[in-house]
Amino acid sequence: MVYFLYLCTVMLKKSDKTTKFIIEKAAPIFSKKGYTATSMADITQATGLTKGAIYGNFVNKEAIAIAAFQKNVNDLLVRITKHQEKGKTFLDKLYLITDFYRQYEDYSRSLGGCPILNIGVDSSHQDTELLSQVQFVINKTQQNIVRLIEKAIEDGTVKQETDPQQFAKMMYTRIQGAIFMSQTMGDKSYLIEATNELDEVITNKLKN
Amino acid sequence: MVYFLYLCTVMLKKSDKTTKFIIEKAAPIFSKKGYTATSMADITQATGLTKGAIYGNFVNKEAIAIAAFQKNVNDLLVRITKHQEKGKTFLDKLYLITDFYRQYEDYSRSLGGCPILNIGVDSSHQDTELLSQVQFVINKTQQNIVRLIEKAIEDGTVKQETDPQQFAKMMYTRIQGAIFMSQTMGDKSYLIEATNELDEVITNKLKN
DNA sequence: TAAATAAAATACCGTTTGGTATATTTTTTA
DNA sequence: TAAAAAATATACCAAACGGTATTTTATTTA
Repeated sequence: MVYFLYLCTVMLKKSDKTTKFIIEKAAPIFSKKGYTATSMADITQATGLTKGAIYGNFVNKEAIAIAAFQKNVNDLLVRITKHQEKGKTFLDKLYLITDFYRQYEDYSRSLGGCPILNIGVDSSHQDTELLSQVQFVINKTQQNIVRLIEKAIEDGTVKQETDPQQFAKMMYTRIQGAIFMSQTMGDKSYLIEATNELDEVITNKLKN
Repeated sequence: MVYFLYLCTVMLKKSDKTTKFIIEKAAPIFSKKGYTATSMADITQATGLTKGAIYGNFVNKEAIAIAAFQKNVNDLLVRITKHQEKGKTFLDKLYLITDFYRQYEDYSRSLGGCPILNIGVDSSHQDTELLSQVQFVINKTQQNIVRLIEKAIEDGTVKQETDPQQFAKMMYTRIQGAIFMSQTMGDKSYLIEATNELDEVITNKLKN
């Protein structure tokens, strides 16, 4: 009975913990090296577990890669959402999105680089399950920006003639460009300058 | 003597032709799949040659990857340069850069995707020779934009208060972002809209 | 055309790959 | 605590990996 309660509060069976542990260790490796370049030996080494343990928790390598990507993306979305909660108005929340990416270089390092960028490029020529996952997340993130702008138009803080779809597309494209440049050049300034420029655009073009 | 002349005009020994042939066939594969995920079997299959022939022309796999990247990048730079030659003024040439990338999605497909983006992301966590090559090309391309703006300031077609370095950085970052989005989403509109927006920025913020 | 040379094909090397069947250990249930 | 069940470790598989030594085939020179 006590043990039952323990299970309930922690919400995890023993094997679920191992599964979670494997995902956490594998996620940055897949993100860094890409799917094919990541070997099962990389994962056994990183976890300290054997193949037996890993294949007892996942049917194959692809299943680990998908779970790892979803974990990375989920962490990312939770973090962006929480960061936005600091703002009161919809316009505040919009500024907080650019603010989140201002320090993204440091955060994404812990994920093994930006998962959207890395897995996106890695899978863009392979038509796997991973590619559709990346595309889904991109669309979702963009749509969040769209809704934010739409509501800011409604309450009058953003100009009515704004095209929310077009602006969101532009904003997300610029952010991903800066992420690529920062990561590849090893130079945070790309992200810092891009987010500063986006703030200016919001202030000068969007704001009422 | 006749044969000597033949060699002189074509400028290629027999083996050089094979080398070039291997590079041409291997380049899009490396760009698509990344370095590790590309196997020697992929290359023998694509060329119809055997390992013996390939290792007779290259010391190892990495040498092929580097040659392939340089070939892709060289083609790219030649093409951008030629496209710019259509313009008379420096400002014209600046517009022609964005114009080049307007149709870049179609062209880059023949390279196996954008080599800067693909090899950049693929090598950004590995510190190989390839990474420094990517960084060099990025810097060079950006510096070309800088020089163009500087000269346009000199002849009075661009505003004097412009920061050429900052503008070039912004321009290249936005273009690479659009390339990533177009490639990953399989949607040209990201590149088309981004280049249109950049043209507007040049016209409204840069132009005198 | 015969000998010399260069290029490409063949056959093989040890290692690593993703994955599995089985044995062993740990954990849970009764 | 003993039996049942679940989780992990071990040992192994065929296939694919990058790379090489050697043989065969083209090409060039004399």
